[in-house]
Amino acid sequence: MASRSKAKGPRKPLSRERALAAAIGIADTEGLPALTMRRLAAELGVEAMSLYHHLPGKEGLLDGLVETVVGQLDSAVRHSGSEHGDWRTALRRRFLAAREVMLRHPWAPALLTSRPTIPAGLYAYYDRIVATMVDAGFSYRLAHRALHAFGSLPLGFAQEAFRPATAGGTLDADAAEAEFAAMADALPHLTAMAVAEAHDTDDPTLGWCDSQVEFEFTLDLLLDGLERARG
Amino acid sequence: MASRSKAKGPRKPLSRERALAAAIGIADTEGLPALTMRRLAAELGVEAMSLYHHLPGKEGLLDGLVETVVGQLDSAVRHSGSEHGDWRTALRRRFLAAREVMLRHPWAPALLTSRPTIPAGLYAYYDRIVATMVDAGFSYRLAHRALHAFGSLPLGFAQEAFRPATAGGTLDADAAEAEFAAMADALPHLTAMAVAEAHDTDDPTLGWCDSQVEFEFTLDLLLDGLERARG
DNA sequence: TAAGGCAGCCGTACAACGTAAGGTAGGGGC
DNA sequence: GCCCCTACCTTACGTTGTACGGCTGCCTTA
Repeated sequence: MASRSKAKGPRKPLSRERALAAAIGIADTEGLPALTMRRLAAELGVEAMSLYHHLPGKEGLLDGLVETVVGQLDSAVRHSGSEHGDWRTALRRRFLAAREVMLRHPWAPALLTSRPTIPAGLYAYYDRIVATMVDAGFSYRLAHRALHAFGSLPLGFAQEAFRPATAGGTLDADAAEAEFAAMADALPHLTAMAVAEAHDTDDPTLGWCDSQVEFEFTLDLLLDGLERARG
Repeated sequence: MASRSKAKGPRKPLSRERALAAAIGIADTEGLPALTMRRLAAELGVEAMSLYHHLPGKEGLLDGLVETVVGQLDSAVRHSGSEHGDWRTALRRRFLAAREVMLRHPWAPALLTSRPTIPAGLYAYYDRIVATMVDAGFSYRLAHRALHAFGSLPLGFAQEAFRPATAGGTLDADAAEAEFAAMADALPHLTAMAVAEAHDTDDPTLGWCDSQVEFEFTLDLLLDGLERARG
């Protein structure tokens, strides 16, 4: 089964980097819950306990994942040209670049928000955000509040309070219609909104309907408001 | 230990309600991770498997918790006078009322955001939010985007990307000062901001520094922006 | 070359978790 | 009387993270 577990060739030595790369692969393809120590070890053709020579345990593994995505976030931001232009376009580019990292790793938002401590690398990231605003004339107080107002936007995702409603899989047309009728009755405005909005089904999505346009709408709403507050 | 596990008096029968109440008690006092089936059973003077006659399993228990806080949220909102006034004050009262529920149950935000499906009771809640906006002249499109922009504010909490940095407990003054100096060096703007802001240590907090003033700042920023977008 | 040490990996085992399956006691209906 | 249903318990299984100890092969050093 494990393609190489008995091969005589010198097996590539395990390492923290190899372990983290494999872990990200598992999380990307099978989801975060599938990432167990045994599963990861199997992926590497190794026993679970061997991982502990390169990682300080499961928590340390998750810390490593966070560290990795923060690294990707940093490099994405660096290549986004967010040095040039006024503060609004700088932040906008930054956050949109971050978003692309999160689209690559759908598990990252949940992991980031559930971590008990702030990944060290993020301090520098936020420091540069504050720098951008202060250089543009923001007071520290306003910059602070802006950070709170942004929420998770600097990390490239908008919080989705909830996942889709779509009760399990293959829902035949009749049932769907009946369900919709019941919903229209009890929740007139939500159904009207759903009808009016009816997303294209295949826009790049990160969660329920956190599509690009909604992400940018929220972002611009906040940037506009802050611009006004700055004056 | 279990105060009443062998008492001869007729023990109060178990019930879903009693189980949920005890579960909330455990989560409030010991945190969500402490809420295990065995722990909950012990709290009720009962064996773990007995819970399964009243609850459909752990997931069902968590669903019950969510349902309960949504109920509290509904009643808090009902008593908030959010029927009167213009749409802004209506929504404002609503969200601030919701916030008080979340302050009572610090585990609720994390639980809500990690649930795989939308609690049924929330649909009605969001329907009324949309109704408030549509009645005030919002298009469904704008109302939809407003819902996204609000994020978790309707549920009474602002997303905190991360928990405090404060590395473990008793940090003596020298170490703190040294750490601060290093931080000031590497993160000039963040430290300047921290100095400028220096929260009162004991304002009612829900997370890192999601204090009342920041919650309301974000809320008003969004409401102002939407007011402008509505025109 | 021989001795020693050590890094890397494995096997076993344990505690805690959720929960399936089956057992038991007591009370209400026929 | 019998029956059976409800509430509760006992036991046990599979999965998780991980502590502990043993094996093995390379590296250093004499």
